[in-house]
Amino acid sequence: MTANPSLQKRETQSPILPASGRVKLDELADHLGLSKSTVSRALNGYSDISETTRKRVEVTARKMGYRPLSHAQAIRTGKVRAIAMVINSEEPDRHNPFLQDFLAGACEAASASDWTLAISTAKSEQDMLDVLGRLVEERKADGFILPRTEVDDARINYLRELKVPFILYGRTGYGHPDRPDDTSWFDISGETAIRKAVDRLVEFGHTCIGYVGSDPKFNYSHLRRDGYLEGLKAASLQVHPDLIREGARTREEGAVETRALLQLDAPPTAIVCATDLAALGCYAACAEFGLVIGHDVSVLGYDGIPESQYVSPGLTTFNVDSKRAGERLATLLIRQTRGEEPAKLRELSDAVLIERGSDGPPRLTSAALARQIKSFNNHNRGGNRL
Amino acid sequence: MTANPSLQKRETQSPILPASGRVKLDELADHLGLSKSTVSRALNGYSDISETTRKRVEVTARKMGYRPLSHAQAIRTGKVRAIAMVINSEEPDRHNPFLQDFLAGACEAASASDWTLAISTAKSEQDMLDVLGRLVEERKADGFILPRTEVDDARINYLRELKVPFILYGRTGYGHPDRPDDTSWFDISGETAIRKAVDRLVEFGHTCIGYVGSDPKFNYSHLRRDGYLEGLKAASLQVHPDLIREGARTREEGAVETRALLQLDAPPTAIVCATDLAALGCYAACAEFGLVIGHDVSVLGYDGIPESQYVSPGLTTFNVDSKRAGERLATLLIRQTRGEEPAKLRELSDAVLIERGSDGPPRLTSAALARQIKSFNNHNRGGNRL
DNA sequence: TGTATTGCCGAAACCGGTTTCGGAAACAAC
DNA sequence: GTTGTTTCCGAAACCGGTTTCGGCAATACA
Repeated sequence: MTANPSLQKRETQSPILPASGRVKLDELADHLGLSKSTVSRALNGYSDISETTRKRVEVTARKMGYRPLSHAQAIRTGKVRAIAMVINSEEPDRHNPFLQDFLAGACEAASASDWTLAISTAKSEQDMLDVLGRLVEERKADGFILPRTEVDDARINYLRELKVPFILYGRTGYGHPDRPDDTSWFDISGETAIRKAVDRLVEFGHTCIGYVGSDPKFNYSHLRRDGYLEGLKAASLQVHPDLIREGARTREEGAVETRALLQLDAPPTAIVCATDLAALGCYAACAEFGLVIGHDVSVLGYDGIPESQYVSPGLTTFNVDSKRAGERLATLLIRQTRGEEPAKLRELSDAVLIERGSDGPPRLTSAALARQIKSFNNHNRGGNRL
Repeated sequence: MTANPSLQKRETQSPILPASGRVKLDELADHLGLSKSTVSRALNGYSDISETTRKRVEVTARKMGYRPLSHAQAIRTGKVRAIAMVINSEEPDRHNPFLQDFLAGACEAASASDWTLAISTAKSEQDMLDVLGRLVEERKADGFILPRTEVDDARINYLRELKVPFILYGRTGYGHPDRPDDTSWFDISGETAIRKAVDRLVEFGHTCIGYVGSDPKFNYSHLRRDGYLEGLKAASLQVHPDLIREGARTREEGAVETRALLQLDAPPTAIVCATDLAALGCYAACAEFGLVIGHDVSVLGYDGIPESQYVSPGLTTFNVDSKRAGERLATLLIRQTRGEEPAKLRELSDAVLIERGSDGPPRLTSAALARQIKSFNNHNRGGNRL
């Protein structure tokens, strides 16, 4: 922190090259025989510059490789041409293999407009708000991408109050139609994917379909569960509360919920999971009961994590295009910082089904499955894991 | 791009609060009854400010919540108090579950010094250099973290020439002792980990140990293979070139190399892999030959990816602490931008062994293993997968 | 007591852009 | 031939800091 003021920094410039490495606005202006104010206005598309000089400026600017320093612009304009995202670093399911794809999408979109991406992490909900606050106070970014939106998201209220542009990766406010709805967002329609999963199972002939949901604090959890309910309704199947389990964020939690499902008097012959991680937990739990997936029990996941293709049998799941998500979020956010109406910057996309071997026609009825599970339990120490 | 100059932005300030939200240097100076130059010098630790006023300034600055705008400082100082990392987005093994941990470490270290982290992605080697060039030209960062260093790394020469501070995650220049060695780096000693793996297998009683290496363009590949060789040497085991396979970056490639190993006349009873991904490929290849891992063949990995604990049997591997890596890299880089000698900013750390079920004493001799593989092949259509 | 030195601070220039404002030239209207 | 209007551009202020330079007062030295 302590500087060294005694240090003289009189660098001897190279005597051959007159200018330093970078081309500055002054030099460009000199070269053009114009004032720097004119050049600046030309570059920024002001209407009081004639079309001919504007073109001339643009051409030689490109030719001389002039690029304005964004922080020099920022001091006057207040805009740093950067978007930021702050990631919660302490989530139980934080090992996201797609983060890199997401960042690639966001970076490419940002670069296309000559913007950059700043990223930060937070250790808790409070830390999250602190970090956001610091970032806006020091104007490190002109807008924020908010990943993993919650039903009741503190970040949203905070940034709304600060009047800082932001965009959600996901929707928010589930079940609160009165909540102000002026936010922009990009989301993948988990509800239609899960709905399709149920449709698919119904077509296979399943009539007893279980559901393992994720943490209800996240908005997507409710949407996906709704997709499940809709699927049942469309097939005129009755909703049985015991078949709906919530809160599985990790593989282990997925296993726990699956065990509960399988030990029901009428266990499901198929299980739809809100996440692939939960589905992998399903695999573990089914193995415990000697159940073979794709035959005794059908399982479907959602996310498309790499591991889903390496388990045996391969997991049928819905692929999410993280790179595109990053790309869309960044471009929409940039448009928003340029003044577009947030409520008009919304996009909903679909996950795509990847058919693998984890699902198929029911081999057993629910009753038969129950008997098999019971007899397996009796043969194996009769242990009740739950 | 086209601005709207006709737009008047004469915001009417709130009449109650005199100053805008942020506290500026002028206001702080007014409040203190000092000139802003004095306040600035006090805050930056100049020696021509008396200790008493410096303290006074610091205290009220904190009290008033003053934070300088880094881009306002940057315009004069040329330093933006940011580090950047550009990630290659098109690698075959890009799905790194630890990226988030790494970023968390780097962010925390940066935040601790009030720095920020910019990230960017590149699609090819040339794009990488272009992106780096843009970033330095626009001074988006004061220094760079270079992940995944290669033996012959174009980024290094490029940034060295530009005289921009950078730090390597990994070492470089393997086998080129003449190469200039003025870089700073942080690395995990893969060579000692692999060496330990071999030691461990030798202690188990293995005498025929194979090795599946990674892409030789990366520096770590050579180091890990050296660790393997050292281990053999220490145990007075002969090096057999056939037992050394290179170039496996993905799970599939790991399987390919393992098949080649297992079809040798004298197949290894244990296989050390340079990466967990290759080791998982080992699992697949062994399964094809009806070999049970941990008994018929021992397998060790390196990286500690989450999946390694969920395969059956669990993979014995070496855990890398990515968060700490990010943290160390960021702090070392910041120190370097403050003038410390790069060659003195180097740290080597160790991966930690996680013992699971994939290794143990050899159940079979190499010859017996060969016979078993051959008979298995004959019983299963005699197919030769290679 | 006079002078040189030191300690401490303020005025002003500066960084690289953007934006305001005013004015000259060209054009239109009378 | 004046008198407005436009059109287009330059001069200068400005953004929020940092750094240079000079000067005043207090101290040290002769």
